[in-house]
Amino acid sequence: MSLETKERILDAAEGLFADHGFAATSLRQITAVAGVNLAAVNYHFGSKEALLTSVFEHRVVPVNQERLRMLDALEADAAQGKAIDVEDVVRAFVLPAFHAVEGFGQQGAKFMQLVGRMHSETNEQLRVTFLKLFRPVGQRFVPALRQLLPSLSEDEVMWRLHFMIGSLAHILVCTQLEETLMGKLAGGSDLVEALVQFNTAGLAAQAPAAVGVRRA
Amino acid sequence: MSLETKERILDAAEGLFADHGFAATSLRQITAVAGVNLAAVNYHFGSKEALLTSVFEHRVVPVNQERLRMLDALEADAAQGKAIDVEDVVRAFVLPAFHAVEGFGQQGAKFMQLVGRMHSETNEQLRVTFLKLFRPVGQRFVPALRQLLPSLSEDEVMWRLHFMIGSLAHILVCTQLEETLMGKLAGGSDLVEALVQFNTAGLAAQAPAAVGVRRA
DNA sequence: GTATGATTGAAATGAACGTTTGAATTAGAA
DNA sequence: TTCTAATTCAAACGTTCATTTCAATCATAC
Repeated sequence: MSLETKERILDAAEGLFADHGFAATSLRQITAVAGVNLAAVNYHFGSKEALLTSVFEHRVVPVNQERLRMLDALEADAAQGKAIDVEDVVRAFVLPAFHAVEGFGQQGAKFMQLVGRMHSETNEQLRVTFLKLFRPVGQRFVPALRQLLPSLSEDEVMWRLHFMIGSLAHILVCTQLEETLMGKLAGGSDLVEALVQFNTAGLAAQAPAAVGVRRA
Repeated sequence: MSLETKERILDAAEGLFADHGFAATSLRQITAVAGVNLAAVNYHFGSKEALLTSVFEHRVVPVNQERLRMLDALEADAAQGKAIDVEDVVRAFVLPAFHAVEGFGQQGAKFMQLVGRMHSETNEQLRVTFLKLFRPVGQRFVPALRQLLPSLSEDEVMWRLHFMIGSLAHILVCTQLEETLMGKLAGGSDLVEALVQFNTAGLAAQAPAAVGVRRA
C-alpha cells in the first residue's frame, strides 16, 4: 500500500540521515530499514535529494509554524500593552525545537539532530533548500529582535541570531551522541532552561565597545 | 620530492574537506587539486581517514596550544593577585580560532570552517579522533569556568561550554558561506568582539530558576 | 657506476552508488 | 470478471569510489 510505503521510507530516512548525514547514507540502507524495494524511493520521491526535502517538510514546517504562532501570541500581548522581552522571543525560537524532540519520542530527537546538522551540511543545494524553510522564521524573528534591541546594528543582530542558532544546533546534535568533549552531555528540561537563559543573556548583552577600546 | 607532495596533498585536502566534508570529498578530487598521483595519498598517509587526521594535527594542535598558553597567562595573573573574569576565559577560547583564520589567509579560514563542521561530523570515528585533540583544552577550560562560576552545577557548566562551542563552530562555518538564513553574514573583528561579549554574558548569566518556577 | 630504498604513475580490483528498466503484482473502478 | 493504473520487484546500467599492485623513475649512498 503506497501510503504505508512512503511513511516507512520517510521514517527510515529521517533516522539514517540524522545518524550518518546525507552523503554517507545510501538508499539501500534506507530501503533495508524500511523493508521496501530500492526502486520505491525513486517511484515515490523521485530522487535521494527529493527524499531529504520531503523529510524536512514533514517535520520542519510544523516546528516553524509553532515558532510563528508563539511569536504571534507575543505580538498580540504587546498590542494589549503587555511588555515582552528578549526571553520571550528566545523561548519562541528555542522551545518548539524541544517540543519536537519530546513530542515524537526518539524519532523526534533524531529529526532535530538532523536539523542541527543541516546548518553545516556540505551539499550546498540541500542546505539552501533547508534554509528556505526557515525564511519565514528569519523574517519574523529578526525584526522582533531588532525592536527589542534597538541599540544594536543590523549586523550585530544578525550575528547574535546566528550565535543562538549555533548554540541550539550544536545541542540538538550533541545530546544524541555518546561522546562529546568531556563525556556524554546530560539532557532534559534543565538543559532547555539553561539554553534559554544563556541566549537571553547573550542577546541582551551590552553591545561591545568599538575595537581598540577594550579594557584599558 | 616527498615533502612537497605531502604538503600539496594536505593543503588540497584541507580546503576540499572544508568545502565538501569528508564523505563527499573524493581522493581523486584532492589529487587533482594537488597535482599528484592518486596512489600518493595511500603511500604518504595510509588512508583517507589518516589524511584527515593529519590535516587536523597540522592545524588544530597549534590553535589549542595557543588557547592553553592564554589560559596559562591568565592563571599566572591570578597567582599574582590580579582578578580574572569570564570574559578573559572566553577570549582565551575564542580568539585563537580567529587568529588561525587571520594568520593563514584563506587557507586558515578554510581550515577553521572544517573545524566548525567537525563538531557535527557523522563519521563517528573521525569525530572522536577530532575530539581527542581538544581533550587538553576541555580539561583546562572546564575547571577554569567552574572556578569562575561556582554557583553552577557541573551539568550547567558543561552545557554552557557547549553553547559557546556551538556558537563558535556555527560562525566558523557560516562566515565562509554565501547564503545563510538572512543573507551573507558579515565578518571581521567586530564579529569576533560580538561573539566574545555574547558568550561572556551567556556564561555569566544567573542560573535559571528550577523548572516550574518561571515567571508567575 | 651500481645498488638500494623512496617515490611516482597507470591500471586494476572489488565494492558501492543512484537511477533506470521492464515485467509482475496489486488495487480499484466499472 | 475485466481493464487500467498504481505499485513493487529484481536486475541492469553507468558511474564513482578507496585501495592495491607492480613497474618505472628518482634520489642517495657507497
